[in-house]
Amino acid sequence: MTNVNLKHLAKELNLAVSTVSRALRDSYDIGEETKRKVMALAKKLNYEPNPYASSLRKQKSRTIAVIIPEIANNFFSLAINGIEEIAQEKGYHVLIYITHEDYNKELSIMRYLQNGRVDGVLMSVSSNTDDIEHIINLKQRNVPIVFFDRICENVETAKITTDDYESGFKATEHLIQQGCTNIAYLCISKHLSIGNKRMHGYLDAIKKYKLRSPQTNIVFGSNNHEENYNKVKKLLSAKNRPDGIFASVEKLALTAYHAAHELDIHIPKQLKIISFANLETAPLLKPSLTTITQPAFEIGKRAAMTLFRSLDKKNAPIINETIILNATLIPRESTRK
Amino acid sequence: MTNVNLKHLAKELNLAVSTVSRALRDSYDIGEETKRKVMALAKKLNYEPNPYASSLRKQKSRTIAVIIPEIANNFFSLAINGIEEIAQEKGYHVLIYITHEDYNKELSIMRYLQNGRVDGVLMSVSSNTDDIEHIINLKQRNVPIVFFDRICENVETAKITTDDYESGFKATEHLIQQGCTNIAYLCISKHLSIGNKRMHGYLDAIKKYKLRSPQTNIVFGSNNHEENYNKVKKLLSAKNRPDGIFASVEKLALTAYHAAHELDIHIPKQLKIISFANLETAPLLKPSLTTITQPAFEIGKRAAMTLFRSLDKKNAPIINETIILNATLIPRESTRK
DNA sequence: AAATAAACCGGAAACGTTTCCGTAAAAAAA
DNA sequence: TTTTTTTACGGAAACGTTTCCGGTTTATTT
Repeated sequence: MTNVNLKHLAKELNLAVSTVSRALRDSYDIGEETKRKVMALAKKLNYEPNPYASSLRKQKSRTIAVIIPEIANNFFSLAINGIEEIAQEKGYHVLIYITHEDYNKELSIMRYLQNGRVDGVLMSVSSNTDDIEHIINLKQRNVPIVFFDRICENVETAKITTDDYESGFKATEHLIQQGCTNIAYLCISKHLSIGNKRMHGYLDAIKKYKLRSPQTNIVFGSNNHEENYNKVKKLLSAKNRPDGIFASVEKLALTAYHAAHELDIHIPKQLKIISFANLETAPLLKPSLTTITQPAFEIGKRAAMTLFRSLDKKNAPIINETIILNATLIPRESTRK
Repeated sequence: MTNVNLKHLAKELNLAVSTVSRALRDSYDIGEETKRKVMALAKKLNYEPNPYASSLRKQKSRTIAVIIPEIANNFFSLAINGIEEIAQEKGYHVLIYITHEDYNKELSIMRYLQNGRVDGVLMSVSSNTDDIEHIINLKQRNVPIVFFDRICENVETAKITTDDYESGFKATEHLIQQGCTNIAYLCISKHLSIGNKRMHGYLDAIKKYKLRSPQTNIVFGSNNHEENYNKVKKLLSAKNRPDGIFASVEKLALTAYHAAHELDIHIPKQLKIISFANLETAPLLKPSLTTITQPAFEIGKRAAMTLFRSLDKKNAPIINETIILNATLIPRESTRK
């Protein structure tokens, strides 16, 4: 009923609280005999130290925070999976915060974290954060941050990401090689580094192959699904509608599928589609979807590992590095000639 | 750099720590003038109270734990989404733990939670836990538990779930009405209440329509994807292979799809498939998948709400009730006549 | 035998809050 | 004016750990 604590154990064994504490941590200057007695009673009473008392005293929480824009998304689910695996291995607890792509939520969440609640943060920034003051603030309060996927270029810390530029280039090149000459690019925000990198890859590929300038073929989506659908539908209803689509996130590929079906545009005959995606169902779609697949699980793991490397060394500063894990292009029917 | 605390503020303002504390909580017996001063300085220095000191003193953590078997699964992602939304509204923090369908992990996770780390737990049990001692233990230590989806029948607490029996019945009935006479049932564990309920619905439908006994048509999968694939393939390779499949989880529906494609069995002509699923891509599959879709987001929300209802009333005991949210059957091509 | 070292353990402070209790000054009531 | 109440604040204890600083005993060395 009432939780058992050190004082409890101490009284029962006629020992001092400090002795019990050290016995449990197997301290060198406690006798073997007492150690055994203490451990035995602790086990019997199912003693578990109060984490908050411990955190308060040690100024360490053994907890990390994961901040992500959304969770109903295969990439982030898989990343969390990787993070949680490493955290559990290291005996850390993981708090999860979802910003819902909302800058203000991101702000208030990070305020909560600034006073010792967590030892470190893994984050993927929201799509509409363009200033980084709140991030710098947190970092200055000595809570280390590691970015994954949606990184912040100008914060000095470790960043785990994929070869976005190259993948963007390859995706576009793939469409061109499959015969597309009028390729559209779909992304969700102007602010995101990954979106921009992928777009640069796209633009450079367009340039290299001397296709016509795609000014009007770039669609910036939003968080609003309806809106995105209408934009894509409009794109596909235009007179000179694209014959290829490169979607920078899987959600937009699906809206493109829906729009194409609605408009009776055949994939891949009339429209080829390639997309960044971690969809388990990509090979089962009608038609199966050509994807650029990021190693999401691995990215999560690596992010967690680099954070813990710093935490293990009593907060050694995190190296300002960018670790790039390659995405792989998996050609399927949606881009077949 | 160094974190600002109450002592800090007190010294700066020539006040006692207690005064500052009460001023910040807008206590009635602090003068308006001092309140203003304190608030102003706190804001200026970006003061954020140390959560662990507060938790220790108040014996409340404003944190809940979510324990789920896996996260790379649309149902659980959506449920977490709902949970997180309510938690954020209530100013609670959410710790996440993944058991990976491992009873022992579930055990050790729940040990961590028994000494005040969280004020309450939302959980969906692992597929291979059949004893519930660890759950009872936690409950006896005064941490309230609410189950969602994968509930534990014989723990007295609130349970949020779907109409599994009825849905199982309806799913089977739907297959029968679409012309199936030899229907197989795919599930992941013998221990899960939801699996059993769905199975009972299935069996009762079979009985009602006087189809032949489906002893050999029930496949118990596991956590091993390869293994499941082989079992399903074997099922579909048999002489009297089924003409209908009812999958109790979306993962197994996908393996059925893969197996059918591999064996060149046409869906829905030679094999109709219906499945419990929260797949966003269900309408885009080849063929589009008939699903029983649970209101995952709502389930998460309701679970969180019933937990918070208890927490708000200073740990009023949770009513032993079962809240059932209906799943909806969405017919698509995979079960077309 | 005396001095030193080693082995074991207790007391108390500290982490940063919150809250109980007490008290001085000011205001109100007598 | 005296007494009581109210207002506004300070002091200190408490939450449960961990850890610093000791201090006995016993064993070892000189």
